[in-house]
Amino acid sequence: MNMSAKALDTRQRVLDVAARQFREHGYAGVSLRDIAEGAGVKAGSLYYHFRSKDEIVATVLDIGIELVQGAVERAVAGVPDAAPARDVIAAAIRSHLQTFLAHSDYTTANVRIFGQLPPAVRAANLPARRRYEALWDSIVERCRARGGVRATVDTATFRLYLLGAMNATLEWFDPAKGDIDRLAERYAGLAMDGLFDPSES
Amino acid sequence: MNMSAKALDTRQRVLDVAARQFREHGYAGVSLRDIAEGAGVKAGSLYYHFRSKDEIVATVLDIGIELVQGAVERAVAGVPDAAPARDVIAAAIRSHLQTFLAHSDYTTANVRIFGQLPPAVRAANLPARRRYEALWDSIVERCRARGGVRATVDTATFRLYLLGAMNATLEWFDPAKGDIDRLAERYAGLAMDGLFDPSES
DNA sequence: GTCTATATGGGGATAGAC
DNA sequence: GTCTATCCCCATATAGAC
Repeated sequence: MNMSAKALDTRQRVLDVAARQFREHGYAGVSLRDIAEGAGVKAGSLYYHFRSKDEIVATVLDIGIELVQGAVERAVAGVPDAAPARDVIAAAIRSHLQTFLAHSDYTTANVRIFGQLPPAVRAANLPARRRYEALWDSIVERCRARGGVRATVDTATFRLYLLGAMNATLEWFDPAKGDIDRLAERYAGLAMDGLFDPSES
Repeated sequence: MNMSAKALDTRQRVLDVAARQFREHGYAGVSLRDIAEGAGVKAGSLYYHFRSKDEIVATVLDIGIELVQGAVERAVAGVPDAAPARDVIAAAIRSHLQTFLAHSDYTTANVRIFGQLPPAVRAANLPARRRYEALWDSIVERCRARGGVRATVDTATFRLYLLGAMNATLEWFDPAKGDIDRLAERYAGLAMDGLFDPSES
């Protein structure tokens, strides 16, 4: 990889601008001319760094999912083996929300525009999605092994339910105004214990 | 309203096709020529029924949210006053999921593409969104008044959490393959009681 | 109500200079 | 590495015939 610092800088700027614009206007709503202008280059120059518009969005998708995957993996690995199951799920939720919202331009691509992309782009990113789903399934199963998980809860259903709730935060939560740790605490409480107090209802 | 049956038929076909295509390709990814072809007319003819592409997508947004609003309102109104709070929230969840997934082309516009639309279109649909949020807040408060809701649960946070989880089902749930009542039962269980068994952890 | 024809502007991608 | 220039195609919207 003999890329110069200049090329890396431009490439990163292009990706940052593309991620933000895809989030705001959708994939088809952003032109390569728009991205180039935001990155301070001309449209033709993009083809030195990427082969096509599809390759740009595919890279954005990959970055978003890999950032969150790595953070959540490290977070759950850091929970002591002797800790209760509640600590595992709480750490995973906090880590997902923190990383997901810290890089929301990139992660939004996975949530909001994935379903609108050309089939070839979606197919290229499926393995990364499957890995992240498998990570969450392993987290839930780890909790189940430690005891306390309700027997009627299906692992895949819970994973889809919780990730749906967490990923929707990008539509309304503003990290500049709200406290992510407080958000994570509340979401963990709802995920683990639900709306009702078991002793009263 | 002296619209002929012919005009109404075409208008409805245009909206159905537009909703489906917006879902699949995003707002900017669908041309009026695409919509016209799907509806069996020529592009110029769309302007007899709608003033612009923006007016088409605004109509799709409104239809989606009004369908769900009406269904959930009727569902919670049908729960007896003497019934426990659990029955209220379960009825609301079942009704939201049933209607939301039954008209998923229309409701997807509200979830997936709202954030990518021109500001004027978003602004026009904000009142309907606020009404639906208020409906859910009133449902949660109604449960709280009947007792059993955990004191630490914030109404707006729970509403955002639950609607996020439910609305994400359109990304994976296929009504042709899955049982919506079973899905609603599982989601209601997770929303009301969470992942853990309170007696064991 | 729907058509054809057209005005006007923007799209992804490529070639080759520097 | 980045530029300019360009190929070829498609976009929304309008005007006026039928």
